Amino acid sequence: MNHWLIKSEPDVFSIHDLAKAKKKTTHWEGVRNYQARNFLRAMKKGDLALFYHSNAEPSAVAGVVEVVREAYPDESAWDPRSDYHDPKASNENPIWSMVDVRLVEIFSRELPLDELRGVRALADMELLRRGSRLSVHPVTPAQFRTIQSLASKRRAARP
DNA sequence: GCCAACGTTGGC
DNA sequence: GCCAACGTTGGC
Repeated sequence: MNHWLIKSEPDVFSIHDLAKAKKKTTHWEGVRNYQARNFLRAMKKGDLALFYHSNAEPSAVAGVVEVVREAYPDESAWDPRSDYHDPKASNENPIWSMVDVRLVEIFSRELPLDELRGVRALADMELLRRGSRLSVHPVTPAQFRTIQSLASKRRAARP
């Protein structure tokens, strides 16, 4: 099983919106970057992903979701009314993909970026790389476990 | 709102 | 294929 991190701006779609969705499941539509799309296509049913709130106060990892449907065409790409419309995409040539994800867990406390930056075990995380913008990317099993255990603990005192 | 760091586009 | 101009992401 692989582990991932997916970003969403909570003003657009938050983990709480996901909790309110039918079957706590949503189409992860709107990815319009080839590298991120290729990671979506590599996702397998049962993979787990961290749900990250970007452009938020504060930006933070908010919980965990599970891939429940593997990549299929993102039809918002050829819908002219969609915010994610791409004139180059069509039914015959979808270009963009999406997966379905279902809520697994909302962390009892969010893990803000500045806290994650202080964790040695996460030093190599793509999310923490300077200038990182990739909205879908893999995380290692060790990084995933570290995040989960941080979320279940109180914030450690600063040394 | 600013701006650094990218990714994309298009002229050549 | 190069690269300048432009657009976007996302932290701050």
